[in-house]
Amino acid sequence: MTDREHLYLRIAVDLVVLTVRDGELQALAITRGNEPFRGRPALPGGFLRAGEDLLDAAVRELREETGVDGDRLHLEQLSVYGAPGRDPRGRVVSVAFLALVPNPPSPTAGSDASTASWAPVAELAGTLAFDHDRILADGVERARSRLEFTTLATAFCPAEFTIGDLREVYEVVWGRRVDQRNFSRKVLGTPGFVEATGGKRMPEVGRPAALYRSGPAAALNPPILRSVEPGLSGADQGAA
Amino acid sequence: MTDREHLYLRIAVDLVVLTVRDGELQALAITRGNEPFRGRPALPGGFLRAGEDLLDAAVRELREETGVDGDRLHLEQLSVYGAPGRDPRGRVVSVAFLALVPNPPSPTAGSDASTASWAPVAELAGTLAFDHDRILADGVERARSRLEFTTLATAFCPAEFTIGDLREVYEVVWGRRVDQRNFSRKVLGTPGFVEATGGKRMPEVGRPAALYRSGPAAALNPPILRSVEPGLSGADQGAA
DNA sequence: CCAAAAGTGTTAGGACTACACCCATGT
DNA sequence: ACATGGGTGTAGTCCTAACACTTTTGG
Repeated sequence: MTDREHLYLRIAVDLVVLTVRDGELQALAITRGNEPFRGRPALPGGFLRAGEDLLDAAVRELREETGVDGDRLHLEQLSVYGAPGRDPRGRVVSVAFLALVPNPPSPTAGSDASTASWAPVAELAGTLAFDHDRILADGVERARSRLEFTTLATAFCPAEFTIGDLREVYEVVWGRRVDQRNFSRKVLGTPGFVEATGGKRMPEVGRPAALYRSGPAAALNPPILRSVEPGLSGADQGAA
Repeated sequence: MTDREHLYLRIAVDLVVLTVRDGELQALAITRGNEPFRGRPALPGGFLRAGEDLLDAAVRELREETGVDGDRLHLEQLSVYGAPGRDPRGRVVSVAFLALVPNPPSPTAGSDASTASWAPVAELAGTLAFDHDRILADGVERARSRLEFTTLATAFCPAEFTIGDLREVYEVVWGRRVDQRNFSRKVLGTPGFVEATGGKRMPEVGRPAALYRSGPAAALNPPILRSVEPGLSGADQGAA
């Protein structure tokens, strides 16, 4: 308990930034320009600065390294990773954050020195530097769980979206088919999940879809459970 | 991004140690012997040491400061607290852990220099040093949530327990009445939640209760939801 | 009129709530 | 026998999965 036993170290803030693009769950990754793990993909992140709160550091890194910014963004603490050997440069404890952002937030826009780019989570898995594979997996699992119990799926959508857009988020994040008809009822029947804007979106062909914006409700009770694991049937042709 | 911007700081590990005693949810607290907050209650904890993993540090602190030890113990990471001004002595980032331990694990036994003692959560709330009120509240909420979705209620019980013991855990942690009859069915009908030991416990008067031990199942599907907020009715006299 | 996507109706089944009721044991 | 707590049966209700079907638009 004497002071010399105390360890001084650096805190890293690492980001799992998820979005739905091209029908896939994608994450932001940088390519490391320095050793260790030079040339390998890694999660965007950086070190905590003096006088800076953890969440502020996450917001700063998000803007600096990825150009993602603004209000339509969900950012939450994920977990802490502090195994002694996780960073070859020395003792670094990493606080991971999970960010959920709308579809085309800015593929790599904003910052120029940045090498951050979107890649499908399925491709990144197993390739990341440090213990970032584990962090990414934890972030994806957290996102999947959030969709069950909260209205956070709207964080993946732009300011105005259709029920179909929202359903696509569920299908992509969960990797499961979601019944369109039951989903409509569930979402529209949950007070405060979404609010109609009154507008409509005209598809190339087909009935126009009503537009909605995110509502004030945060928790989802009852939840939308993803229930059974595989579930890839979903064949159902309407008029016989 | 130059090295001098990097902040070196200390990591504290703080513990929310919960148990069910005397029909109340209680937590371990120490009385601070030094400034700041001298004489005030606080969560047990200490600083991370060189070469030590976060979980190992939590286990060590738990043993050193509280005498709690051994296998019948659940320990999980809770959250990180790193606001710049949270510790008057300087920048300290705290990683909080949640521990759930059986009823009389050792009120303050094991260590002698320790001042850790059990106190009802309701009494501690609002009195703790630093930002520990917040940490305690987060830990309690996590525990309540764990009881809904996992079999962790058994972590509050000794190696052998009755369904009634387990139900008491739910009632105390949630602060809600739980129907004894439906609870039995739910627990016994969930494969792997508990396993019968074959033994029985004889109460002073009344039918003996079968003894169980914790089973292999971890997740609870479907969950046991605490549903509505207040819910303090529960009047129900058996034979009319 | 046809294709395509949005949205509504309906039904069977699972799970929970709320209770009545039976069971096992010491006094 | 009786009090006391353990455990089972059962009906109503809510929610959901599954799927038929209607609506709304552009070609």
